[in-house]
Amino acid sequence: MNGMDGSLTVQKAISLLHLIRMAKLDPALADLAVASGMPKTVCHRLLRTLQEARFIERIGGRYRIGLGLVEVAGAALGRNELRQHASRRLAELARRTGDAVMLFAPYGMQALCIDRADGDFPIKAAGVEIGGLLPIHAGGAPFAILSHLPAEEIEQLLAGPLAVTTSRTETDPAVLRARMAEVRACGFAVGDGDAIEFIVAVGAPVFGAEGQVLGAISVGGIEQRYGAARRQEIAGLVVEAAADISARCGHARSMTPPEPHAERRRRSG
Amino acid sequence: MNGMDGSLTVQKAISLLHLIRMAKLDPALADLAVASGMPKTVCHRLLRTLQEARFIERIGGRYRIGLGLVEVAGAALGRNELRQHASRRLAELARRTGDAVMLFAPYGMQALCIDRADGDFPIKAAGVEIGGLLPIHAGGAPFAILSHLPAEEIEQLLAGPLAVTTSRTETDPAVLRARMAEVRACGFAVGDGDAIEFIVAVGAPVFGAEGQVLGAISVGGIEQRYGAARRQEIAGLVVEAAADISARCGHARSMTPPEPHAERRRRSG
DNA sequence: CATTGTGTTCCTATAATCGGAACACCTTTT
DNA sequence: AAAAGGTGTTCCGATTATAGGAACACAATG
Repeated sequence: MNGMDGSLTVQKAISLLHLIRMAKLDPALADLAVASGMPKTVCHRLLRTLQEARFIERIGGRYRIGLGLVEVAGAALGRNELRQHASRRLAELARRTGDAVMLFAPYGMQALCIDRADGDFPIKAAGVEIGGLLPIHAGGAPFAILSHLPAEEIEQLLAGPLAVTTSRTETDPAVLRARMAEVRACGFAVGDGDAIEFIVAVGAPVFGAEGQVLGAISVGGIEQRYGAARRQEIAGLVVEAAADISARCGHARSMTPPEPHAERRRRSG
Repeated sequence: MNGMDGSLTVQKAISLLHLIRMAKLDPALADLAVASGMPKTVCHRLLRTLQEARFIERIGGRYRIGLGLVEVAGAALGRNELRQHASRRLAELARRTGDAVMLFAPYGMQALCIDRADGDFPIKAAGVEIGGLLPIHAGGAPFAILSHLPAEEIEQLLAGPLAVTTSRTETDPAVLRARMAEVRACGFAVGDGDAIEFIVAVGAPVFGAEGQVLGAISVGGIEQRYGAARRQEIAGLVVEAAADISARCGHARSMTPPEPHAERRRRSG
């Protein structure tokens, strides 16, 4: 009598992890029982198991995400090709621009931050760290990703309800489509306070061997620092760095002549 | 008839995650079934649930750790006080030294890397990234942590079997105790190829408000670059940065006069 | 010293899990 | 073209872990 497939118990445990992750204040057992709709005792058993695995920690009766998850998730980060190839360029961009440099991967209707490097400038966008999420239709890097997804996927995403995170978040599909065309034309996307309030970011896409978009990098900071001239300057740096990372990821740039053996271009079916 | 407490199903799911994490090559269903000792169908159901949550991904019939875990684990990283306060100093150290700077937290008989910043120098210690583990008795930062744990904990750790990761890993408790005394005296620890082959690292501990060790930072690179003079120079930088981070974490340094209201020093029981 | 908040244990009916067997699908080999 | 070996997947009755109310333990608080 288990309609869907999959382990219900594990699903419950995972939903607890997400509840803990999203809670603003570390929740207690009772909070989680209410939030999840499960009885206290069921929560308790699941939490204990998660705690034994260090996936959560208990501090003074409050639960929080534990380092055990960092240990496991590290494997996802460490083996991520995009992140490996981007690492050096991120640090370099941070040094040259002084601002926050981020690396995002597509993640459904959101973009997931998988790396970040900070420059010297003391005021930073807080909140979006490794593991942080932005709507895929807002912010420089996420929008750069969205703009280069397959047309079909784009339409699927635009069809769903679009999240709003600041007063400037655009959600009109028509406007977004027009902007995407611009982004594809010029090679970078500018997020102007539409993802994080008062933060401007310039993002550029990174492509893989098959020409698919693997993710995007962005450089961003407080809007006061991002006049037209600086946006242009930063865009140049970001686009160049992104192209370099793409190349390392196996992407044959448009300027590169196509391979002589056209037959070999197809990949394992 | 469930001897221990806790959810067995969730335990199984977690053990699968660890198996996937530790596998050198992305395993397939059959590999996991064998490795975990569970029947194929049970593995399959658990894996499917984990996949739905994006905790794992499937690429061509092989399983690997997925970005969903990064999303959740990000909460552990983002809210980690130590990491927040260290971030800036790590980048700065990387810039000044050119080498790899890491931040470790105590993690049982190991130390867990929770942040890393890379300098300019092109040759790096690979392998230890965010989420990476080193034995707590080897390597600059881990040993700095170990040296400042409560005496009782130290003895517990020394009693257990001590991992060996390179030809220079020291496992004699007596020798380790002597080295720890040195480390406590001089304020830093030098790991000389004892954690990662051919890599030297200088680590210094970070303390919290109650004087407990929260973790350690280290600067390290290939041994050719770490002659006596440079070790000394790096040690100075590392110790200073660690002290600064400690201060930000609420640690009252020994030179700081004790608070006038001695009664307030006790914390929530 | 009652009250309200934590987490924890106990216990049996219930419902999810287990897991062998059979199937579907794709390569590679014969 | 057929066989062999590799994936993952579905099916379904027996087994067994889970569910979850009630009661308890232990703080902190009023």
